[in-house]
Amino acid sequence: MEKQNVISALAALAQDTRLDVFRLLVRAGPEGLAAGAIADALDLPSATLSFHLKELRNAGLALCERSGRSLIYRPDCAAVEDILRYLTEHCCEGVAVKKTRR
Amino acid sequence: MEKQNVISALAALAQDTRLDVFRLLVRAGPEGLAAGAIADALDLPSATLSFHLKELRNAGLALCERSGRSLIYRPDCAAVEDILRYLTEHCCEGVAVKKTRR
DNA sequence: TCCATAATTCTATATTAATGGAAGTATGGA
DNA sequence: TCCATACTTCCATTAATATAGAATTATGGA
Repeated sequence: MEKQNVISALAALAQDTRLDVFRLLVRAGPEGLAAGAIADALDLPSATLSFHLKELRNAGLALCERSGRSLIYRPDCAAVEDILRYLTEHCCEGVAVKKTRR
Repeated sequence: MEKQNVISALAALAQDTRLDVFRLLVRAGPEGLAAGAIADALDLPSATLSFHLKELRNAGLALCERSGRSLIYRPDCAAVEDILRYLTEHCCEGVAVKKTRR
């Protein structure tokens, strides 16, 4: 993954509301969520949510597809994996994080 | 790691110059680098670099310690690992990234 | 065709971040 | 104590982000 793509993705997640939206999408899984359902769940004005969804899309972290009157958003988990890989390889002395050790 | 800490760390890395600085620190390893050496390596005005180093420190990504007239900066790789863990656990359906598969 | 719903885009405003010169602070020598 | 070096903080300026009401676009019925 290119550095600039990683930066966009990091910036997209580095925002309170957007991180909430993305986490909600991840929890919703591959069936996705309509924009309205996200707005309801997080109690956000539609224009504000729309702005953040666009940021997530532009950063390659979310995909959307129309279904009737709704737009269904889904997370792109591959993008997160790309970030993880980049950080592991460039920002962590190549030391991978152990799976579930703490 | 708390959500707000993760957000600060992501925001700190989501900036071109800062990501360069951090990667340089990681490559330098535990012996660290003086601020002046970083400024030279990346050709940055000292005030600009100082601003970015402070951001990295505030985000918990870098530590610094005086040595004579110089301030030696070191990366805090544990912080990166915390980010990786958070993203893996909250933003990726719990699916860890495989070590060096692509 | 007309209306309600679902969402986006437009627009203005407010907040926050980045840049870098100039001034200030610590350190170590002569 | 005076000076040079190594940084940081102060400050002003510019640029980028976030917020949300109002207007607009697309879809699916009645």
